[in-house]
Amino acid sequence: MSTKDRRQREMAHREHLFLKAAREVIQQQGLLNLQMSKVAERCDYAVGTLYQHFQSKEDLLVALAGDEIQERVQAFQRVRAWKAPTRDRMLGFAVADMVLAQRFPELFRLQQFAFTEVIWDAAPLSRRQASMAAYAPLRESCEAVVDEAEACGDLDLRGLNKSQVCLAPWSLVVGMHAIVHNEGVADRSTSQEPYRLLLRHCSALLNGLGWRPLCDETDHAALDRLALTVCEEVLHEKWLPCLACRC
Amino acid sequence: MSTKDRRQREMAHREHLFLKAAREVIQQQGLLNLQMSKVAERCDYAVGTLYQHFQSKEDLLVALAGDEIQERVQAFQRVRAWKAPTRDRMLGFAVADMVLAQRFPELFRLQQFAFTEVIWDAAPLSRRQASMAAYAPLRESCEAVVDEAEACGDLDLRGLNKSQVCLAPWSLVVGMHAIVHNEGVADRSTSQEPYRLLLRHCSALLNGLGWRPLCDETDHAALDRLALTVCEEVLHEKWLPCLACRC
DNA sequence: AGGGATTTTGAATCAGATTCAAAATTCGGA
DNA sequence: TCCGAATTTTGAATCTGATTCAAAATCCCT
Repeated sequence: MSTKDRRQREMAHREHLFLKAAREVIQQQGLLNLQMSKVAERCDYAVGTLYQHFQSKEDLLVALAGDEIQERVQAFQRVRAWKAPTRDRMLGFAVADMVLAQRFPELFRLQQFAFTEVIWDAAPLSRRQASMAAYAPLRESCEAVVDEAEACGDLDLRGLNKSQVCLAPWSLVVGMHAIVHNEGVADRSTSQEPYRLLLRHCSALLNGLGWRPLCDETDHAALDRLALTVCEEVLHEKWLPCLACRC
Repeated sequence: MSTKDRRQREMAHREHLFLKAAREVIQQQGLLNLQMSKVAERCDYAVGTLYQHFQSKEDLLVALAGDEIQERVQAFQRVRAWKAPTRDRMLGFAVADMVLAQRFPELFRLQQFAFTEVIWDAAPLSRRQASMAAYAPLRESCEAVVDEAEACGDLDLRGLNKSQVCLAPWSLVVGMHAIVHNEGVADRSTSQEPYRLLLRHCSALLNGLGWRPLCDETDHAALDRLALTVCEEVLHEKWLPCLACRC
């Protein structure tokens, strides 16, 4: 039945509209000022229609977090497919993450918020599952590189599974984001260049995990070169000089 | 003027009352159901009185996060003063963190929430500063151990300052919390024992940072022994068998 | 074109945070 | 001890913004 199909398509299209509008409101006015009525109005729909798509504000937030992931998924897939040593690619994930965090800081904070118990638990199960599913490819990309690394002898898993290995750099990245975004926890004077530092620590961690070739993580120049390469050649993003600092 | 003093004291006392009540509401009914009126009622005060202490709900939340830190500060100070190699103490911080996270999971989530842009930015500056200040001793404890490690030759800073070094394990811990608390990001089957894994990764990270004596991070028995020791002898906490799993 | 089904609308409702004028209490002095 | 000014407490009223739902509009099929 083609009528139904069209409806379906229109529905999907409008859902996109709403998500885009919500994103815009957040970017322009901050997460703090996101209101359901603003989102609806911006699309020239009534609030009620918005509620046809999202059961609640929390639902919308979680949907947004899941949707926003897609860009990251693509970036991660590029890194995964990059012709480079497994170790560089693993670091590349961190670079990708930080580049995107830099480009869409508001949306990055949104994520932090959406994963908060208060929001997450208030969203309907189906939505949570959908958002979780949207995350899966990220993990897959990471795990694929771990697999390769093991296969080509760059890495011994030493009793862990690939997923557990991934958790290490992943935690480091997530933690660093959380800390940096709350400017102050690590005081400003302390780490002027948190992301450069993150890369260095990641490198140290990979050394600790025995990921060959072991590198000198104090070689800033090499890390900067890697970041630049990933950014421009793999992600095709403009290099943000800011990446090195916190401006 | 002693009248004023008394007032001051009463004020402080009541602030504690309110904070305690808020904590209880959160533990019993979840962060989701925290309402200003409930907190006031539980203390037999009118809402207006509560608002004499906290400008807004966000203010209360941030205050709570700052207050809740104290327990952690004490734990960290114990670990810092523990007679053990610097490396063990650094891992000890992670153990302390996870023990407390296990004991007060609700309050741990509160923290995550309070540091969210939406909440944090809505709290008055003075409160944010106070909460930040409450965190400072945590950092100091960590940094003190780094200092000692450097002094006794366990660690070369290799161009970093102590604060930057601390950021590495700290990020790992924060990130792991964030991931584990959102059960699902790392799928359940993947890491049955996230905290044991965390400790192993921390150990690997310290190896990567060149923190002597370098250890075999795959030696589970040793890590478990360390965790148990920190828990019982340093923190005087009962050992929670659950710590090793995710029940 | 007609009329039942579906969708959209937005004013009304509801929840809960926040305010503030009135009531209560405290305080210092007579 | 009593009085009136100053301070504090109170909680009903207000306000904000999410959510609902009955009516209006639109769609779809015959």
